[in-house]
Amino acid sequence: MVARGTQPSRPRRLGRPIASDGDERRRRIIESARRQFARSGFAGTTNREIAERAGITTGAIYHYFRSKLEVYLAVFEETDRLILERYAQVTADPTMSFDQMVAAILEVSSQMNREDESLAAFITSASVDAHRTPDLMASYRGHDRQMVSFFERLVDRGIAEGSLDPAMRSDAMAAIRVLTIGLTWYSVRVHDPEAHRKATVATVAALRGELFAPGGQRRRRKAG
Amino acid sequence: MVARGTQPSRPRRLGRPIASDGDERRRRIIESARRQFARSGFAGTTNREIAERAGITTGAIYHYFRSKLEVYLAVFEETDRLILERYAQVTADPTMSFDQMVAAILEVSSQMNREDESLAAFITSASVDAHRTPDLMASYRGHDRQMVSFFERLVDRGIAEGSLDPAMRSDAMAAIRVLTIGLTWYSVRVHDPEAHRKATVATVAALRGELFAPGGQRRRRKAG
Amino acid sequence: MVARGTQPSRPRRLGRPIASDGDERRRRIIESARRQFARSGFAGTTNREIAERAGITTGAIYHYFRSKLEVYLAVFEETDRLILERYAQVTADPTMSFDQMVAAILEVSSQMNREDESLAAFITSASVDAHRTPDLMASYRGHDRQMVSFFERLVDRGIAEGSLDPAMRSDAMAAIRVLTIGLTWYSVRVHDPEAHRKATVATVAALRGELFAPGGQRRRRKAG
Amino acid sequence: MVARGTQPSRPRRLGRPIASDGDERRRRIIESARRQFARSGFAGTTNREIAERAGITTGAIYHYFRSKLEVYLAVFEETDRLILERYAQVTADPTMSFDQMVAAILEVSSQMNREDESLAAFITSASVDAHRTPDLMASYRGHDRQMVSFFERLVDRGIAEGSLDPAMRSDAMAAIRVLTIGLTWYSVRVHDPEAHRKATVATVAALRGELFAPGGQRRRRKAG
DNA sequence: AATGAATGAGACTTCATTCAT
DNA sequence: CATGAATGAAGTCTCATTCAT
Repeated sequence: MVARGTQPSRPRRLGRPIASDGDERRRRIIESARRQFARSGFAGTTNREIAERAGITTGAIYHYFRSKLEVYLAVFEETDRLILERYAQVTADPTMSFDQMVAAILEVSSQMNREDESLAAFITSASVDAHRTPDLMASYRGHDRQMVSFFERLVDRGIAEGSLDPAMRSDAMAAIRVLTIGLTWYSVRVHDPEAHRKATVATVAALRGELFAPGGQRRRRKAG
Repeated sequence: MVARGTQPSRPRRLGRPIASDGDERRRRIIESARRQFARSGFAGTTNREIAERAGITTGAIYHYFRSKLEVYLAVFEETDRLILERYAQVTADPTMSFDQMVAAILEVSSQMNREDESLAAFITSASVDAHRTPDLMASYRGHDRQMVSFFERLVDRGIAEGSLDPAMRSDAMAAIRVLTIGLTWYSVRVHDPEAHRKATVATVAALRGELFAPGGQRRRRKAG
Repeated sequence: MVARGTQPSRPRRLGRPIASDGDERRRRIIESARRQFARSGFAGTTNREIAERAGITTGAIYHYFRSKLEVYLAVFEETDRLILERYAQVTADPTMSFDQMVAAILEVSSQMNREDESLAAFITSASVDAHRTPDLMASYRGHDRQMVSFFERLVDRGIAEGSLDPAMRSDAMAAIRVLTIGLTWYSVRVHDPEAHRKATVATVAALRGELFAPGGQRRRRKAG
Repeated sequence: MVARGTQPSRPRRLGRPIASDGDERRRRIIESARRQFARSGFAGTTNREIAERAGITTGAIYHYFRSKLEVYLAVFEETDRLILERYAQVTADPTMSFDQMVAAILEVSSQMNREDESLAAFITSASVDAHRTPDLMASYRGHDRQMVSFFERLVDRGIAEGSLDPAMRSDAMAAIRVLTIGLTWYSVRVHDPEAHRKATVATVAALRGELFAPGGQRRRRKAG
């Protein structure tokens, strides 16, 4: 016997809720699931956790998705889309230099992380879960392939404009991947936007030879 | 079933036996568990899987460990110890320069990965599981702290010998962590020792400003 | 979608309309349900399956029936009525002999099965479900009682006309029930109208002693 | 806090029970499952019901079988074997006539039914479930095929000894199947061994033409 | 020391039913 | 009238853990 109508916390009764929008609910589930998957992984996340965060019962999830796996895939798809859209946006200007683009990407990554920390956390989480749960691998590979091809275009742009040595193409690719992976993980682990930003800046500086170049002599970009 | 490391036929040497049967079993469980935890995570690994790989039954695990959690912690402890010992070994020589030390660490990381790929895989896996299973966090923090303090000593050594700008200390720390995390993950994912080695070289070069420094002109270390 | 029995273009006849829209829906649900119950049983049939076959949603079922159980009972009632009506029809002629009646019943059973195989399938299915789901038992017993009393009248007619030995009344009843049950099941299982017809003929022949009494020479009971 | 040691009804504690024999338990599960499957069908039987009857918990079932389906298949296999063994036994004597064999089979069927009514009930139940649950079909077909081939050998024996007209082989097969199916179902439904026995006798008499051929005067096939 | 039978909690999933729209 | 969102109970199955042997 639950009091009804007054307590806003848990008064839901049987049947259709008073104001319910299918799309809205679906989105709520995805968002709730992303948080939980990011934190606890695929196996570690229970339907109850997802449902509770979304304000429904476990059964209702199955009204929108056929299985927990499908929820995960939906989260993946959306997260993937969100990130790549953002990357595409900030590199859309054709007059940008390679350097500017790299900086823009790192900047927007950092910014997205501040806006919604579950994005980066989910991606890193997914990279682990994909290796643990075969059914997730295909989705992950798709995401990975898109990321790689995005960076390929970026590097090729750098080569075209003379910023990169064509002989170093594969080296540049590897380095970029290592550093983006590293930065993403760093951001997830330290869990502190400011630290992430500083690490980003430091990494960019290092890439410019301003950090580890030996001999005590520091390089300056466009040094006068 | 199979004795490893020492010939079983050879008569026991004096002193404490190298490994009592119990110790041997325990180690087998830990090794089996590391592989499985690395692949499937803490929640995703079952006691049966661990037991089967170790050639025993689930009940026997409880003779050596009080719970699955304790198995995990034991794995962590040992893996942590193994890695840090190795790092300490290759940087023990007091005449090494900062550059040489960094190179030695990356080299030995790569080497360990070739010897037993479950080491890096477990560490990356653990960094996720720690955030997923609160009971694991303490152990993970301990490992992390040791790593950080190891790198601090390294950076301070670089500052002392003039290879690093003291003002850049925290930046350098951040960059090194980003780099090592990125490389570890890269190695686990690409799963190919040669690619890992190339990526290591490329990343080091990038951090020296030899890859992405703008203006088309490449810097050389010790340029004449 | 498809009007049945009467042309929809024909103007309404006087009196009660043949089928209001509601009635039509109700009948559609019953028909859909009979197919599904026949195939999957009471427990194995879901409301969604019934609804989908009937071209509506699950909620709509509850406008016509109070529960899944009531749908089942309605199906039962209708099926029962259909079969008994048909039996009554073909045995209505008072000049038929007992032998002719038995033949007519077997023939019309076979024919109904060809027209709508879900009828026999439902009846056999129901005989199982009744024993599985107590709430269905009452309905089933009703149907069974009607069948028994129909056969009783039939046998009594046979006795009256001298075709059956009065001392064998209960034996004849039992044999008839065994054979009708057997034939119905056989028809459902072999799922082939021609085979069913042949089995019917063979069974009738057997009952006449034409099959298992060898050598053309008939055995006599208490042959003296 | 359950009292232990004294109440024999439900005192089971965690861990291995005091006296436990794997084979025994397995057999108990199968027997319990047969009863329940016979009564409630595959879908209608819950693991809890099986477990409770067998005196264990649901989880323990999975120590012996991988799934509910496998329990069902094991039950089927055993039941099938039991029945066919019994049929083979009572028809093993090479000097028996066809008539004697048929009588022996019907007699032993009736007898088995008295010994354990779940046997016939399970078989009839299975014939329905096989059509409802595709995974059960293969097993059922196997059983059916064995039954058919058993009856084929029987009929061929009847032909060889001149008791059956070779031209009527398929008719005789059909009639025998109809008869056995009918008797089995009748026995399950009336649930009364004596009634079953009487029905058996009556049906056999009917097949000999002793029931429905009126006037004591037998019809002749191709009567001159 | 080790086995393997067993428990019990909890996971995912299905489904009859209810109800606002 | 009908839809479809939602609940809640129940079902199958898994698994860490316990314990007699």
